[in-house]
Amino acid sequence: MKHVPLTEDNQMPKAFDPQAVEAGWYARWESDGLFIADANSENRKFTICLPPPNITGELHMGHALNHTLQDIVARYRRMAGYEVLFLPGTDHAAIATQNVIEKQLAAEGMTKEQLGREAFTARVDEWYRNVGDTIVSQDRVLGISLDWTRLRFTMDARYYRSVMTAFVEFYERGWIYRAPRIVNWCPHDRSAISDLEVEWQEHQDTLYFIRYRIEGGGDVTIATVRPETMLADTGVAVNPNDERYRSLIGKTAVLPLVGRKLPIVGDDAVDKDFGTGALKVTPGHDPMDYEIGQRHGLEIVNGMHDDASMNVPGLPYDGLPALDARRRVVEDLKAQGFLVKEEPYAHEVGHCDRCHTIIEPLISDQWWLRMDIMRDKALAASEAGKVRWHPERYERTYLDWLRGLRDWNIGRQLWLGHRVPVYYCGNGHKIVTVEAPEMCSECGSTELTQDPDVLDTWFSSALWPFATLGWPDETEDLKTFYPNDMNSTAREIINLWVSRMIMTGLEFMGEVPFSDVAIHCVVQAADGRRMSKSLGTGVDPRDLIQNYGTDALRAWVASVAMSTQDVRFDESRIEGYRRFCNKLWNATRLLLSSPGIQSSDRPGALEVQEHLEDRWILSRLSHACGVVTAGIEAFTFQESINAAYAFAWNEFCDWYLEAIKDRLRAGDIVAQDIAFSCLDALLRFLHPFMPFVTEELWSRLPGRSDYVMRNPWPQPDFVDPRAEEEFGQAMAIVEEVRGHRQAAEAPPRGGRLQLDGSTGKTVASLAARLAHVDLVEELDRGTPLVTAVGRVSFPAGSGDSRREKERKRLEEDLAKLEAKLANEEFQTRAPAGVVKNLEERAEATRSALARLTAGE
RNA sequence: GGGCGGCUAGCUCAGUGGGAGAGCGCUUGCCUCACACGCAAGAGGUCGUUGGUUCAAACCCAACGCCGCCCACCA
Repeated sequence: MKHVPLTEDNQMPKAFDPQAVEAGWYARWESDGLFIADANSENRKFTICLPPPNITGELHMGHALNHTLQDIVARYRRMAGYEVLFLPGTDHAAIATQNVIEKQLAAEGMTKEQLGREAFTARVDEWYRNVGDTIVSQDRVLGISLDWTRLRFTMDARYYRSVMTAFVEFYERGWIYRAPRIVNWCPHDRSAISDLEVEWQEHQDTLYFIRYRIEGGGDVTIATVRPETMLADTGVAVNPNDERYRSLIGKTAVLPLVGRKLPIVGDDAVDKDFGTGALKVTPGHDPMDYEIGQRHGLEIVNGMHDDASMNVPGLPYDGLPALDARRRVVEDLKAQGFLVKEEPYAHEVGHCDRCHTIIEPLISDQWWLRMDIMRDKALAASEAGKVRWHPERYERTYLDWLRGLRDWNIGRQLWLGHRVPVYYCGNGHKIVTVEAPEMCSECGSTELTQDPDVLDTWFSSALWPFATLGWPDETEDLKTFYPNDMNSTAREIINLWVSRMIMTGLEFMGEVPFSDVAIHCVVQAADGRRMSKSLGTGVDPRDLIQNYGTDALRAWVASVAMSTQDVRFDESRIEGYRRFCNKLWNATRLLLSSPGIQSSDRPGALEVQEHLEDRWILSRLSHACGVVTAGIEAFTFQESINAAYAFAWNEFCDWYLEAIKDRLRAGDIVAQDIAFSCLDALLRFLHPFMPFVTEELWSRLPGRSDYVMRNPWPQPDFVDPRAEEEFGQAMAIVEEVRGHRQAAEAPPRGGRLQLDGSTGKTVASLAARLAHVDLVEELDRGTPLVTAVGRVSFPAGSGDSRREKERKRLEEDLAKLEAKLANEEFQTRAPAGVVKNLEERAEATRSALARLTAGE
């Protein structure tokens, strides 16, 4: 395939323009099928299933970060010879989407109840079609190399069937059951939500102390922040070890305002030191009370409707919203002399993480999934080292949660989501099947109604690593690409999502769904606040791409994503990476402008390494490439991008290209080829981080066809410690001469440098050339050097203001070194290598000082 | 209440036992035929506090102080 750079002429513009460079590449990669995975490939496989964003969402910084990380790994693996499947998809986001549709309906003066469930579902489907893949399409702008032929949606027919299958399989194992329990009830969504979907916020409330009379004389005072729930009290509990109350156990209290008789029970769960030490027991509205009630056989009263209004027929509070009822109850208690006192009280109150409504714990019949067996398998898998976490410490977060895991409330009382596949016939039979049944399997009745509940969104997400590949069918994809290799997420969904994928993967596929989990950091606003749309603190990645280019954004992401702490957004660092793109652009431009370059890429030229700088840069290239590779493999992307940046800018551009400029102009084939070889490798190992600019520049190199992303990962292995040592000497001398030149206010070029035999001829002449001075045999007057034995002088300029300062620095260094060397314990206990190193440094400092002084 | 992470240059962050680093910002000099989105030379830090371990601590340990996150059925 003949490859043509995007801009046809080879006259490269002087400055890098991200918009122009990024414009066409993605479409070409995609249309040439570069991201399509071949299940029949002979290569080793590498799979990532992109965490599905909510279909209603907009691309934000978190996506940019997470998707970029995965793309870095995917592109790297492709170049390293793997058959990579990087699968995209979206999540139906039940509660979020339902809220959106309900708002639309409200704007039209309608409710979903008026519309009816079927019409509502149709409306949702239409919405999904309209929103379609806009969210994931934005990944194209980010350059994410996803296999779009395998795009999945959690509400697709195929995926739906996977979810139903999972439910039925769990059901048939006897792990799914229906039972009344206290659940987190969202009165706005009128649905239960799981513990993990509850958001806790501190509230300043009031703690009310209320006196309950005891039959046969006396009374007991309890404390509560939710006095309205007392209307559903069915008992009073005290700690059996509490001297104050022990004698009350077995007696009966009388509920104020209601008159209900409340057995007084003893239970260890009661904290003697909280409030009064006596607890009102409301099994219908508090998880702990529910358990106490179960232990003592207390009655359960449900005192609330599903919209959080009171359900207390016959009482004046019936139908009131909870907070209104609270006020009335408190007033009445006060009026009747039952309210002992009120205290300000700060505590955590649960809110729905989707709509932020205050959660009401209440008793409800729900679908539950038994977790103990899956939990134990997951724990065993971790013990066997099947899943590696990056950074490692998150494994503990996960394991701690897992160990305390309880059954999962998988039912939701929404209209949107995967419908529970349970059908009831008119004769009281229950049918649980993947496909909707025609008739009752037991009595043949065709009057069937489906259970109204839908499943928790995370139930379907839990199946992502294999349901996307076709499970339960044994598809080619499933056989080839399961297990996945990597999962990358923010830490906030480790328990919601990652843990559940691991459990279902082990259960249904018999293997953990991925071997590595990368947990990336969170980008905060520049002032340290959370980035959020509602706070107005969000930064739109698309604006950054507009201003600095995708490559700059991605390089920055790589430099911060795996940071141990959350990072504050810092635009100047992104700008820095745009300048880096520009640097690469211009380095390429320099090489392409050297004479005779179009016939370059002659095999063999690389074998000639007579020049010190050539050997040096090739050695440094091998080093840099090794660091970049190791960084990606270890999920420490910052090490990769830092090494690539430093090599490209500080070594290749600042030193090597400067050193070979004359040779380039003279058409030196060796210099050209070594420079091209370095640039070629550099563009390749930068490609996963900065795909657009590297593809563009690489396409302009002579003799390069096809795409850089389809070329092999570079593995240079030229290591030459002696060249690195010698070139290092030259660098030190050049920097010192430049320093003297500036201090002497001498012109930028000219002057004479004399070096004695201790500096090799190659090093001496290279240093002189780069420092723009003439190398001479003899030099009587001039500034003595510190980095080598020799002197430098300049044609014009005033004295040497640096000397005193330099002397002071050297003297201080020497004093420190000598003090340490004089320490006997150091001499005897420190490793020999450390002592030797210090001795050498001391000697070098002494001779530098001597040279400085001798010159006076 | 339990756990985790952070505190390093003016700002944002790397570094994790033996010579304090980067980007941006700042100072000075340069439009040197790749790049002023640049080149060169600099200034700037008792590495949160206090103890301990060690010949040696930014780095290991302990306590404390702030900042942030996760988990938790004390009304």
